[in-house]
Amino acid sequence: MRKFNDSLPLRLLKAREAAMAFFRPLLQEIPLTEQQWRVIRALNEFEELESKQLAELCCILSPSLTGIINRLEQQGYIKRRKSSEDQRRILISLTEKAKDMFARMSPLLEERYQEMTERFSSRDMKKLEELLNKLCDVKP
Amino acid sequence: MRKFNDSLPLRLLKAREAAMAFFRPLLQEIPLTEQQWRVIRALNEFEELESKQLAELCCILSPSLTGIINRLEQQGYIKRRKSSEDQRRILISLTEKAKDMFARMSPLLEERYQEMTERFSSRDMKKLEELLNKLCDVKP
DNA sequence: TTCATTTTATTAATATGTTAATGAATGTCT
DNA sequence: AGACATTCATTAACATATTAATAAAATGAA
Repeated sequence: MRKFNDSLPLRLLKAREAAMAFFRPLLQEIPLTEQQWRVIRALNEFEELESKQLAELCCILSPSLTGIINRLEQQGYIKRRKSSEDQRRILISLTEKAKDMFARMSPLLEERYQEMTERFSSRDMKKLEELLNKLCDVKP
Repeated sequence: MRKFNDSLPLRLLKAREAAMAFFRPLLQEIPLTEQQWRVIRALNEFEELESKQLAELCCILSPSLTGIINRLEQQGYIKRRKSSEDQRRILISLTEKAKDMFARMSPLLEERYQEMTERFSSRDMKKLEELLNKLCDVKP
C-alpha cells in the first residue's frame, strides 16, 4: 500500500493548514473563526443569500451553519429575515457592523494572500489552482 | 478583493472533499471515521508510536487525539502502554483485530485510489502532489 | 539536591463536522 | 380539497477542532 505520507487527502489537509497559517493570526485578533469569516466573505459578495445557498458556497453542512449563523447574529454581524414567497427559507445578510469590519480586514488579509503567493511562486499557484479545480470535478 | 470562489483555502477544502468521496463509503461500512482510519493507517506503518508522534503524523491536535484513542481502544482496535523510560509518554499500537481489519480494507481502498488517479490523470496527480508538498513548506 | 522551567498528556469549554430524525411549509397528484 | 411525497431549517447525538488551563513527570541550572 501507498506510504502513509503519500496519501492525497493528507497532503491536501497539510497544504490547507500551511495556507491558513497566513490568515489565522489576523482572524484571531477580531476574533472570528475560519468558518465565520468564510460566511461573512460570501455574504459580502452576494449581498443576501438563502441558508442553503450559503451552505453550498461555503462548504458547510446545514446543521453546522445553523450554529454559525446563530453565533454571528449574537455578535451583531448578520441579520435574518424570512422569505415572503416561501416561509421555509431564511434570507441572510450582513449588518453595517459586519460591512465595516470586512472593509477593515480584507486589505490586511489580501496582503497576506499576496505574501503567500510570492513565497510560493505566482506561476505554481496558478497551476495548483487549476489542478485543484480539476480534482473537484472528479467524482466516484 | 479576490472573488469568494478563488480563495485557495476554499479550493483545498473542496478538493479534499472530492477526494474523500472515493473513500468515505468504504470506511462507513466498518464503521470508521476518517480520523480513526488515519490513526490506524499510521500505526500500521510505524508499529508503535508515542501519542505526540501520532498527532504530528496524522495532523490531529493532542486534545482531539486523546478522544480518538479512547474510542479506538473501546472498539478494541488499539492498545496502549506507558513508556518505561519516560512515565509521561504513552505508546500506542494496533491489536490483532485492527491488523486483520486493515488487511481486509486496504486493498479495497487502494482500488479506489487507483480509480481516482485514473479519472484525474496520473500525470496531473503527480504534479499536484509536488505542488502540495511545496505549499506545505511555505511559512508566514 | 532543590527549585524553576519545560514537556507530555489530559481536561475544560466552546465551535464545528457528521448523520439521522423532526417539524413545518410547499409541491404533486388525484 | 385531501392524501402523499418533497424540501428546508432545525434539533439531537455523537465525533472532532481549537485554545486555554491543569497535573504529573522530566530536565536543567543554581
